[in-house]
Amino acid sequence: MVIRRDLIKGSSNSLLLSLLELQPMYGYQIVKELEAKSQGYFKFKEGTLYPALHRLEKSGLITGKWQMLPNGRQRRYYYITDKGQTKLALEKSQWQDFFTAVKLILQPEPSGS
Amino acid sequence: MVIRRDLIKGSSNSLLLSLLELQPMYGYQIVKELEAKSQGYFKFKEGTLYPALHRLEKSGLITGKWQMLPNGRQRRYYYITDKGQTKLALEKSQWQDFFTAVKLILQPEPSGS
DNA sequence: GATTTTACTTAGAGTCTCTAGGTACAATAG
DNA sequence: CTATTGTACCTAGAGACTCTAAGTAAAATC
Repeated sequence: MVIRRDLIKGSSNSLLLSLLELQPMYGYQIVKELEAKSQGYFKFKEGTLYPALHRLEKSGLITGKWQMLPNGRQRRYYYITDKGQTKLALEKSQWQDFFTAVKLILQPEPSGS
Repeated sequence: MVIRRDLIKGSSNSLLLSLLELQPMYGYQIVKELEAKSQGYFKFKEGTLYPALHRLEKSGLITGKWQMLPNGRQRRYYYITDKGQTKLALEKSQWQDFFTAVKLILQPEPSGS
């Protein structure tokens, strides 16, 4: 079992990949979707989101494409790559391990019964 | 519901408080206990643990007391304070919220059934 | 016409974890 | 008896991530 302590601070990567697995999205949309899907819990700030997207793209986990809107404006849509899919699957299982470990500490089983 | 994004990177506080809730411990012992209880998952480095303990003490969540061993050496035992107990209860419920939110994103329910 | 919302970007501060080093003594191995 | 391993604590500095805050720009709503 590979242990990734950085899961703790790096949850954003998994969350973003997981969203983009469902469909390509652009930054602003991602913020709204994350908030809606998490029932208001996650409210990504721009200063968190955009750098995170740029990191993911640089790592080859997602690809961004500018798309022209009818009104002439541009949006940058992000697509998950094959590499990103693989990475996401790995991170999901690592999240499971992390959850399990935290629960072992925070909710210890009563030793006797 | 108070949302604490820093839970993500700040899991150590909850873990430490949770351990000390069971019994007072000293630093070295905490490392070993955390590893044992989490079945090998958490292996705190000294550079993480001791600064964390000092932060907790400074915040009044734990109290450290030097204790003399029969052989003349000293250990610093940490005790959770009332303030720490209160804080821990809060953090546990915040963890629940966080878990729930992450799961909503990483394991979305199929919309139709 | 003014405000809010959409949409992207970046610099800098703050926080946390880890690496790596230091100190010191006890216990065990060879 | 000496070398290594384990116990036990501490800290400086690098690296990574999130947030605040600011800038740019245009559409939509009031």
